[in-house]
Amino acid sequence: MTAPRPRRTTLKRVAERAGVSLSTASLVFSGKGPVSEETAARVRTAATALGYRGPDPVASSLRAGRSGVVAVVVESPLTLALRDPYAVQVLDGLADELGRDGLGLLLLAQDPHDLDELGARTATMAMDAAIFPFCGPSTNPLVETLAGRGIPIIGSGAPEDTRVTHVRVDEAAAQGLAVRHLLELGHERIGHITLPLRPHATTTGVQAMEVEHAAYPDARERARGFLALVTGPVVQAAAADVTEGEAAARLLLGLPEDERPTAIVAQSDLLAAGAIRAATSLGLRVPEDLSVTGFDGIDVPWLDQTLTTVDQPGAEKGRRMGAMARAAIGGDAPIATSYDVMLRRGTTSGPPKRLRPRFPSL
Amino acid sequence: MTAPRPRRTTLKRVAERAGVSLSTASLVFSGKGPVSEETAARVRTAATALGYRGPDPVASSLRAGRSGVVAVVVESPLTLALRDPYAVQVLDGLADELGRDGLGLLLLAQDPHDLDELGARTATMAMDAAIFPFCGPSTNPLVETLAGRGIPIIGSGAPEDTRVTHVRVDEAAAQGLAVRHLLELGHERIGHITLPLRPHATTTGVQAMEVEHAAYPDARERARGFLALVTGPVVQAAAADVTEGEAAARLLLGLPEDERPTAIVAQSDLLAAGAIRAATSLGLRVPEDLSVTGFDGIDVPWLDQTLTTVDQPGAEKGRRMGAMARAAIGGDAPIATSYDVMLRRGTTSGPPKRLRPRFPSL
DNA sequence: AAGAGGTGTCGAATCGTTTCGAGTTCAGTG
DNA sequence: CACTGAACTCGAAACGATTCGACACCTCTT
Repeated sequence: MTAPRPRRTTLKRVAERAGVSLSTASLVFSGKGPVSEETAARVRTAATALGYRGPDPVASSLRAGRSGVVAVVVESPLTLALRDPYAVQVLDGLADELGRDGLGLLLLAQDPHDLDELGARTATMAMDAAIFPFCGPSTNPLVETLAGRGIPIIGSGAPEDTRVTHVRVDEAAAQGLAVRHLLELGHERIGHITLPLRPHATTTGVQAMEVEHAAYPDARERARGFLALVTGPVVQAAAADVTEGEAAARLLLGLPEDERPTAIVAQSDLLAAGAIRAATSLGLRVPEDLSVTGFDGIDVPWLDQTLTTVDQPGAEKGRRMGAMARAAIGGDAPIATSYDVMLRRGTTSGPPKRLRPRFPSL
Repeated sequence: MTAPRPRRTTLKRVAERAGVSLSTASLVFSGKGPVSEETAARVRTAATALGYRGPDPVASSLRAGRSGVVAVVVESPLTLALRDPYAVQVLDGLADELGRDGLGLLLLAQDPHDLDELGARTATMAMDAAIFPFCGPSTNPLVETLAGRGIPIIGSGAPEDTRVTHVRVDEAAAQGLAVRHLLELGHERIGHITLPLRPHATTTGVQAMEVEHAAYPDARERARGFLALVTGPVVQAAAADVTEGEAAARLLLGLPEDERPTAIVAQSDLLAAGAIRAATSLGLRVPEDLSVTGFDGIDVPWLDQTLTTVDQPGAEKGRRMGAMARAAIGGDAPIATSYDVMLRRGTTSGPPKRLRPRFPSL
């Protein structure tokens, strides 16, 4: 496209100057093979004299057949995806694990409005493996491109494709933990706030049907886990943030009093935090008037409560995917694994207050 | 290190199968040079038959002398740096701008405890340019490594090095905007909460001396801007988050009543949000009892107020740095630019309430 | 003194493209 | 009919490294 940069000093020039062969010079820098200390010193002197900074990574990669880069695909604008501290945790674990092996993390943000744009770029970008670490849509055209290039693909549930090796959590069962906890506390009317079920979602009530046809498998599975245990109103949030969580909760809390849930199960901590805000602004106390559970186990420092939540260690999940990518690059056939999560009780859940007891006392 | 992947189908094989020369086949895929439609079709058929997915990016890069990758250095763990929505905004703008040109974004997280570890990796990683988009320390050993390899470096204030081309904001003047605004409202006792001035900072009061010797230039400049206009207590926050902002504000608000500031100028919106929390929990109303200003102009959806803040469009800044990297790769000598920011008034600043008027009325 | 074994060095092949300059073909012109 | 271009195709030379096998030399054994 543009003017190539002035050619760097090459190993060949260094070798010439040191009066040794190219292969010997290479041996000095790679540290493999035997080289006499004297020769090595001569080569190093020549290198510094010429300003040679070590072998060109691209040439090494070509020869080695590996680029040392792992692509991490974020299926939405970064401002959206990384607004959630949980996503950042995963990314952090990923970066750490990949870095440990000298692998680079190529961040690819996919514009949901123009999925193919990234496809074109992906086709011409060097990478040894690709990871879809976040809750994305169940199908993604990128998988085709990547798999076609023979690049191993790691995911965490999405995309749902046989060519993707997953680090999976049983999302339905995990969400069930929260529901069961509330049932045990005695709640009978429980509402549910889901993550977006599809691109361009709006904050609105949804039916079981729509859950089944959701484009995002994580949201779908969690909602299934909820619906498997209780029949209750389900509201979809337009995004995984506080604002939409608050809006969604308002819909649930706006129901007639005898239908209004005494507990809300949210699919993410940020949504739960929004629900608590909604409750507070409606004059409801948490957990006395409303119990709220989250999902992820992030730190919400501005919340005066500790969320009851399904704790999912994000950094660990990221590390796990990083390790799988590493293994896949090493030539091992990657193996799907799964993952256990736990309910962590906080201060936002408690027994329901029966305003009008069903069986009035004397 | 590990077993090389099975060699992919090469252009040569495709050319052979199509019965054309290697160079012609290359022309078909690159779209340059004239190729008859018939030949092109034959090549494409051969390609699909062999499962050829286009030229190997690494080989292309070697030939072109450019890797198409721009490194973005984050000088702290991602969980820390990306906790701030402002950083995410910058990253988003950066990703967008780089993507526009088909450039990849290589995310490098630098462990502050082991600066050199990343140095070693950086030396062997293919990249055409490097960006330090965040408020980092004023010196960084990475600059030496990168500059030595002839890689153009873009920054936003830090590291302070002649080899780094900056997109600069006059931080001192920008912070001054907030201070002046409060002075105009009539405040006389104004406190300041700074971002960390050095690695491993603790939340504690600091003297002007320590400001001058700060390791982080952004924090230093803003504090200078503050101190140039008023003499007031300065507290350093250990991190740019709500919790530390709250702790820092507590220190300021714990001063004896006649020294206690009637306004707090925070160096970031998250810190300001923390300060508001501190005020609220101490029974102070904002802005009646305490005015608070932030810095960045992020969205804080859980705050019931709109922050008065120094608005710094993050995405735009990111885009700007991306464009500079692009230009530098194109061979243009990058030019440092600077940047104007504006004060945005919100609901968190107002005139001070004089508890004990200095000149009591009759 | 011949053979074995270890060190150190080197030439050449290879990784998979892109591109330059040269060559071929063929239609159109004078 | 010879001549000029344009349209197409091709061979060969990069790009900058790594690595394999061969070779030379030296030091021990027996």
